[in-house]
Amino acid sequence: MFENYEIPDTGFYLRDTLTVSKDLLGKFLVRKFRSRYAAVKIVETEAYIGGHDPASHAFGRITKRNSVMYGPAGRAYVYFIYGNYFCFNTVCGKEGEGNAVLIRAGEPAAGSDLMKKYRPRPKNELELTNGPSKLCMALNIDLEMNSSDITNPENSVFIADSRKKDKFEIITSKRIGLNKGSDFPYRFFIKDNPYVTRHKFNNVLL
DNA sequence: GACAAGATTAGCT
DNA sequence: GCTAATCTTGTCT
Repeated sequence: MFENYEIPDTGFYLRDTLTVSKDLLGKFLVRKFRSRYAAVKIVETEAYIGGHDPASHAFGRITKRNSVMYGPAGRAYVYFIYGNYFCFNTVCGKEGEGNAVLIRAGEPAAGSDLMKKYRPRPKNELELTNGPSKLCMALNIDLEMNSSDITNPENSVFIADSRKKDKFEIITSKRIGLNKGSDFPYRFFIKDNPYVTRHKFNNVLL
């Protein structure tokens, strides 16, 4: 079904990272399995900027883990955290800058039976994809997809955009789960979408 | 080598 | 709301 969708090209990701974060809302994160797709509509994102942003993995020097963030835009940056979980990001901006957008939550759009296979027995429907690592479990995303090109619909993970655009309001807030750099208003989500992670910051309009 | 911290989640109070 | 689980990564020695 996603063959006929628009696929944002590298130019989409080359722009300002905060702009890309907002523009990713409403688009689809698609996971291609052998002959089927699973996909979520992106409803919540966070921007991480290289250099001046102490919360970013690219705050310091280039290391083995963060090197993908410094590479070309339009790639996936997947990392492993807390001994259990994966998070999925899209690399943005010019090569060498070290910018990325974390996909924090999604709304199931296709293949939810497949997602339930990879993430069995969620407490309820929302629990399937309402968190950065829940999303990765449901779509079976792991380090194998690190650095893969998400502008190529032949690959096992890519971003797609419906030709029919939904209208929605975007809310900006502080980012979640950080100790350092938590003051930056770099989190964006679709207003009133039930899959957005619940948090006290959701009521803070910036 | 050793050690502390981490862009989270699940489970319990 | 609070906290343990769990292990990779980066930094320091």
